[in-house]
Amino acid sequence: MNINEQVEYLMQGTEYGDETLKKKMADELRIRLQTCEKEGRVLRVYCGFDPTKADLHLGHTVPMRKLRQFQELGHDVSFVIGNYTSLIGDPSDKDVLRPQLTTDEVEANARTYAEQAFRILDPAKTTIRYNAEWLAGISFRDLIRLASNFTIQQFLTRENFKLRWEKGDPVYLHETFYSLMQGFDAYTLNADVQIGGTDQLFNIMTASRKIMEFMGLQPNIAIILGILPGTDGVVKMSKSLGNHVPISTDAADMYGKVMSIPDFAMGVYYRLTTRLTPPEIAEIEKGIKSGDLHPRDAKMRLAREISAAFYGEDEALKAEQLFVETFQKGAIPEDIPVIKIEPTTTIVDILLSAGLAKSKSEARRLIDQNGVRFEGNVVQDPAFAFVAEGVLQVGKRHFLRIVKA
RNA sequence: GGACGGUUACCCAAGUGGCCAAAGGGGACUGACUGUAAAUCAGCUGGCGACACGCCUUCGGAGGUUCGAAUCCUUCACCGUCCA
Repeated sequence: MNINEQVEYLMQGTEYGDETLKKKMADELRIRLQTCEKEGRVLRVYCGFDPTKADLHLGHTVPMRKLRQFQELGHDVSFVIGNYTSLIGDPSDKDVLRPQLTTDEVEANARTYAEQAFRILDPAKTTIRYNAEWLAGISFRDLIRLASNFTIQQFLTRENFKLRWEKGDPVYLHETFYSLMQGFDAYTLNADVQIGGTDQLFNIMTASRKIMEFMGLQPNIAIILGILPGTDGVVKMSKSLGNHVPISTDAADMYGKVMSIPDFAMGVYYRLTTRLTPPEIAEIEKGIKSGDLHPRDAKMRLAREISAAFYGEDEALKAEQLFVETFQKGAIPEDIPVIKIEPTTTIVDILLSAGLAKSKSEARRLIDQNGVRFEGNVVQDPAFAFVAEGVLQVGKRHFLRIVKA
């Protein structure tokens, strides 16, 4: 790729909420790439991750994907684990205070984080850093110096603080330190580029750039990525909203979850979670628009791309076959759990012991709602006992093979 | 330190002595429709049961008043706002 193509590729999926700013960053990036080329060095790129939770979803991997793109173009990538910053909890993405974590929690989460990140990043080309390394030793005097670059007003005009301020909710003093610490990260790493989500705009654009300049460095370029919506296609992906695609699952589940996103969300997903380049994505979008490409096929490609990134080509293809068989053809998948039961066991007990229902009441409810099928026929009697072996289906997606004990 | 407000089911939130297993919304789940969806419509969402109106557990914790408490009182815990 030439430099202009690189800029286009690297800026893909970014969201600055302001076209002028986006253009400014793209220009800076172009210039920095040119400078580096002249100097015969590569860009120093980093993204910080706060190990506040252990199980990641697709949304968390968006900045990792971007790091990967930089890696592919030969740049130097640092994966910074915010084991020190997460002791504070970044207030950026919330309108409420984040819980502070203990060192043990952070450490445990950090381990899983790195593990999951290496499904996307090339371990050989990634430097892992922990920001406690340089933040733990910072003195009060340093902190005052850093803090003197900011005004209370700057923080108060930030959307998330502003909202809380207006609602009369507390805004803690220590929450403002977060931005300073992040700026110090960027300074320590002497970063050319820093990646983050839209919630990081202030931390990267204002705090980090200010601090770097103050400390006599060239400010880093901000790559601000858009928010990945959840499987509903609208609201930010989050586990607590139940619209997430977990990373630690299996290819079939991931494939199925991606297929469940609404059509209109495909574009964002392609841009934020796949390795496809801008021209390739444009091609797909053109195809859908003109009717040459069925939206379903475009989504299947998306689901394949994503599950392959985490589980490999083979698993992704298997997941696709399974999906076609089960949902498009309505067949029973081959690889389904088997349960051995006594012939007199009732259906309610089976659902319960197989974990397909959390309680007997729930099992009965499923039966009431015609959600349970045995050998293709809807089961209506909750007292139905099995005299024959066969396949039990619950809802659309859960299957169980029943075998006599 | 003082004044006031809060703590309800997965989440938000109504309920201020019986008709409360607890309104409403969101989410999850099931059914119809479909391209697998989304949107839409319908159902459903504490547990148990001899399963249409029965029993048990739940409204921050513990005690109490009452025939009867999510609702009143005492106390403890936590959270918040304001004044100092």
